Amino acid sequence: MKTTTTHGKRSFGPVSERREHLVRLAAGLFAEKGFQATTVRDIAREAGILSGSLYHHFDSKESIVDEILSGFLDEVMTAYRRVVEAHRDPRETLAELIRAACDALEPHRAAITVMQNDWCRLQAMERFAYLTEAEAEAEALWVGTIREGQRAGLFRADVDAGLTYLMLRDSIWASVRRRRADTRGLADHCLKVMFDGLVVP
Amino acid sequence: MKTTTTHGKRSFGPVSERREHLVRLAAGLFAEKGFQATTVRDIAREAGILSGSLYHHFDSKESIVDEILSGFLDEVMTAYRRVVEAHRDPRETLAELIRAACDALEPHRAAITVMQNDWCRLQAMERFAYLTEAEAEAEALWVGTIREGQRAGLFRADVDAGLTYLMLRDSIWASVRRRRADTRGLADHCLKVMFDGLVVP
Amino acid sequence: MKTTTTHGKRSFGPVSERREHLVRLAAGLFAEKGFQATTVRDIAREAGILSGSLYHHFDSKESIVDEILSGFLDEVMTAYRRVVEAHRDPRETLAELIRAACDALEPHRAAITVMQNDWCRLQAMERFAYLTEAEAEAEALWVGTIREGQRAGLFRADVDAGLTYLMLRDSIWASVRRRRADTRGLADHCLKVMFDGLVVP
Amino acid sequence: MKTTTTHGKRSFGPVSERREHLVRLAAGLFAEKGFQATTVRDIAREAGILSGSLYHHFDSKESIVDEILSGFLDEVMTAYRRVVEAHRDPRETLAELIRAACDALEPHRAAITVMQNDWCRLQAMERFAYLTEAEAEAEALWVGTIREGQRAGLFRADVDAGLTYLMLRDSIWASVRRRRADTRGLADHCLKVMFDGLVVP
DNA sequence: TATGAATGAGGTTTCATTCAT
DNA sequence: TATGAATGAAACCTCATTCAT
Repeated sequence: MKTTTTHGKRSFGPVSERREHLVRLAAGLFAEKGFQATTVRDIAREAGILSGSLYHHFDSKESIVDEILSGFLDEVMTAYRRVVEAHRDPRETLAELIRAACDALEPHRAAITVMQNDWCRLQAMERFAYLTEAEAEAEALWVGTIREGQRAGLFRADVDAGLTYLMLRDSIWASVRRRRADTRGLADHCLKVMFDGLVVP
Repeated sequence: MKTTTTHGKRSFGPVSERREHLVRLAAGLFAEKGFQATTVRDIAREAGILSGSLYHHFDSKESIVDEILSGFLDEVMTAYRRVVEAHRDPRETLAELIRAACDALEPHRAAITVMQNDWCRLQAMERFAYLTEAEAEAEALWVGTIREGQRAGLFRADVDAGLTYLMLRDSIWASVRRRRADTRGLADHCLKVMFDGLVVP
Repeated sequence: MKTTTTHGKRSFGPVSERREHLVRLAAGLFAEKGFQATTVRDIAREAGILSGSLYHHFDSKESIVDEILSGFLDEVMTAYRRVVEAHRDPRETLAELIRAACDALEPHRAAITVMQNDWCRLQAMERFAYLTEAEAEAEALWVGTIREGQRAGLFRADVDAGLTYLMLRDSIWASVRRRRADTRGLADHCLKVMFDGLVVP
Repeated sequence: MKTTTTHGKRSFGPVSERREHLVRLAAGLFAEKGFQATTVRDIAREAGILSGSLYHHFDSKESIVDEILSGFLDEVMTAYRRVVEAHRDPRETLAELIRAACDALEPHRAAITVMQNDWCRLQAMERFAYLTEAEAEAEALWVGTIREGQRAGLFRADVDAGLTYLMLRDSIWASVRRRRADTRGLADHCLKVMFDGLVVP
């Protein structure tokens, strides 16, 4: 996942506008109904063409979702890396990671939906090996930040860094299923509760 | 959700042991691969019979998942109600709610998986109206508890009770996708972080 | 190809009568129009069912042709082996090989048609590796017999044994495309011409 | 088949070099994979253009194969006629026919492949009526030669002339499927075996 | 000439379900 | 209860062909 910038553009040559438009339409449907429940015909109908015509642009339904997923991972991983490489204090870094995750929510509803619903199936496919790689790197970045904060005496040492990462990621990502998406409010809420706790000291 | 005890058992009269065994097999597959990705043939094969034979026990694939979902909701809602009705102090009540949610994780992986993946589709079906009802009641119980704690000055007043409920529920439920299921550890972790925060005071 | 007896029966358990009937219907169509030009719908229509229903018996169109091909090869290779193992004089052995090939013509029109038309494609598929194996063994048996005859001074030493095998096999197999199939007459003709030549001495 | 010279060139006016180049590319693919298995896209890709662009040169895939087939038949039938019209003794004439057939092998792999695989389908199409005509004339020329030889006492009278023609033609044509194409060696072999027999007198 | 987008018919396959035995 | 055969709708995909640019 060093240079993921080209993921998903493998299948066909240059990225045409038409193609990107179709990907966006498909993403809308995937976000709404899920990957499996969205048929190729659904996508085509949304675009006002016939299902067979989609295959002028993509070689399979999979390659559409591939494009969506890799686009998401490219973006979010780049954001994570940039945050961590800024070398601020761990508190601020974790806060920025949370904000980056929340910022990715709206533009990448489809990708996040698919990753939650179809993780098992995708993970088993060679084509989507990059999902596992990206997940590993993301975990490393988040957990690394948390551990650093613990070593610096900023974060409590008696909490499991891995579980904390999962808790944060899951509660952020799960919100993709909800319509009312005040992502900034979500980030603030996460920070408030996770950092200082619910209980009045 | 007063009398959900009979949900999903409508289809056929007496609850045979064979039937329950089949439901458990189906649940295993749903938990592993999801509802849509599990075919009726998969379930039958797991039971060592042919797919047609399943229809002596259930009138549809839906009625199997209905049984699984209603079983889960009966149990978890009963637990929630019992916790709240005990009228302890809100801190302890919320802690018990979290523990109840975590305790439901292992025995109801299938139901929770399905509720996360297929919520939209199910919600739109009259047959599964009870899902929405249960969800509303659950939210009421959790949010009520949190608000009570805020009024009592135990919980910080500047956090959104609804978001907090979702954050807790989602991070607990999302863990159903993971194999390593130390549910007790998960509950403890939630409590530690959510109550007292990650940051060293 | 030692124990090819079970080729093609892999896909589904016991060989049902219905299944064999369907294979025979498919074989008729393959012999008439070729494998590619015969659609699954064609086969189903011939059987008076719908195309999807075929998949109760076979897991793919390929597995039907697999059954046809392996049935043919099992039979013809067994025949070839038996002929060679009888250790008669090479003249008589070669004559019997020719007769065995001609005898296989009528009952295995489909298999021979497919092997001629689709050899390249099939050969490239792992599943049909046994085709190449069988062909190699067949060649070994025929060429071995011819060479033995040459060493014994019965056959002219100045003819290429490999080419002779191919010439015989091809002219016999090609006749599968013709309707008027006097296979015994064909065998006799081959023997007459190939053994003693066309020219009056 | 008097004036087959213009077959297949009907569709578009002047025979451009580009067009002939495309036919040759298509022929290469047909020879390799067969007519049906070669898609219009395959041909276009080989030519470095898009499939739609092919239709500026040909009005259909059929018209490409038409051109290939008629080119082959024009050439081979002309050769056969010339050989027969030379009025040499039947032995020499038959030998020359065999040589002519073998000489056509390499330059016309595609046509011969198609004629073997798709004979039935093509024969049923009005457009390809000339195939049947050519075949009838070819048979007449070969069988006539053989019969003349029999009447002259040069060829054995007890062999079926028709079957002999088919045997020769099939064993020659079938070799088109093989890569190692020593066509001169093939002709010599045919002559040696067919004329004088395999058996040492 | 060539492109790029689309068509439309038809291909193989999947799958929940039905039903006579 | 279970089987085995079938249904029928719908899934993904292919491909020769058309046509405006």
